[in-house]
Amino acid sequence: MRETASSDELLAWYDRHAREMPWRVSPADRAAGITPDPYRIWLSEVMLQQTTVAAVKEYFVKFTTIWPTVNDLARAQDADVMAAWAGLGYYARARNLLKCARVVASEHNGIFPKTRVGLQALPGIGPYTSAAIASIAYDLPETVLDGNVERVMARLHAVETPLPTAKPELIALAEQHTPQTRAGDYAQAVMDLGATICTPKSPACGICPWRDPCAGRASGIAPELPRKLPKKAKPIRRGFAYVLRNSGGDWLLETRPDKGLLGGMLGWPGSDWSDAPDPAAPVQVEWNEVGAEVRHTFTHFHLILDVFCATSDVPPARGFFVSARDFRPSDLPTVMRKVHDVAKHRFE
DNA sequence: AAAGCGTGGTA
DNA sequence: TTACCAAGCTT
Repeated sequence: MRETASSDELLAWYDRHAREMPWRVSPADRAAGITPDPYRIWLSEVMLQQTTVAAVKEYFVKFTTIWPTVNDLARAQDADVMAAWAGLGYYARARNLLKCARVVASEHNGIFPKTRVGLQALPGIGPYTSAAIASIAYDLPETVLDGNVERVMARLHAVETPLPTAKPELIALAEQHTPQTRAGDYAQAVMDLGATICTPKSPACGICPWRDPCAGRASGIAPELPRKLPKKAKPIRRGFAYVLRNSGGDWLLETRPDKGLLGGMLGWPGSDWSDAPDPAAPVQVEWNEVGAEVRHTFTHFHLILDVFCATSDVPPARGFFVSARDFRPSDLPTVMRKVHDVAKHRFE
């Protein structure tokens, strides 16, 4: 085992193995003077928060096709952006995305701030994303610390302190490795390493560019790192969902409150989600129980929904009707799309 | 500062 | 089926 891991050998590995991504400028193009578009880097980094590259790709292409610049996005309707984000999850990101675009357009002349501090003052941009944009888009020597970097650093230095306690320690280590030049390529290189070689389970240490200096590999504990505090069990909650159509075939939907779970998203009227939900039907009609329950797991609880449907022209107490022509199940968050999936046959 | 906040893939 | 996991941020 050698004493140090150098950014140079990781960059050399990245030059050979960098993966293609729609928002990424290849090391070769960057060397040729092509610089990344900060708007596209920002958009991709927000989408990538707690989300896999595979899931993000199609959404990134969709967003950049509809809204090619931050000024275009700033002018978009809220409902259009939320519908376009549907299915990607963590919907506060979409609300903050639009807020951020509008601040950049109106207060920064459509140009993203060129410092980490300036970036982090914007909605939805935290410690990770500010460092990612600063380094990748502007080539500033800022250090990213995401789940990949945490894992790589914990293994490289055999840090046995469990997360999240270990975080400050891992930041300090990560900063020591960040080079003054090519910081953006370096940031992407560490994350690629974590995604493809230094993986959570069964890391491919044999082909790792940092295998020699890796203390975790030397002591044989690399696959067990980083250690983490145990997680809480998810409780089961229940609820009711109501799918109503009028005689014209329009669907009754509502926009959920801006805060909280699925905030700002379309959904079917329904009960609260709890141990003992209040049925809370949106209108007094003869409801038909669909029979098939909808099961869905959120970050912190399991949900079981009992789905009812009806056709009626009695005016509902809440919600609004969307014509069959305008209704697209893909505009709904996944749990609501599942409700539609089990209910739609009842209207055929 | 601990908890809330989605989803789909994988073992 | 269940549990874990992924380029985190906000309050």
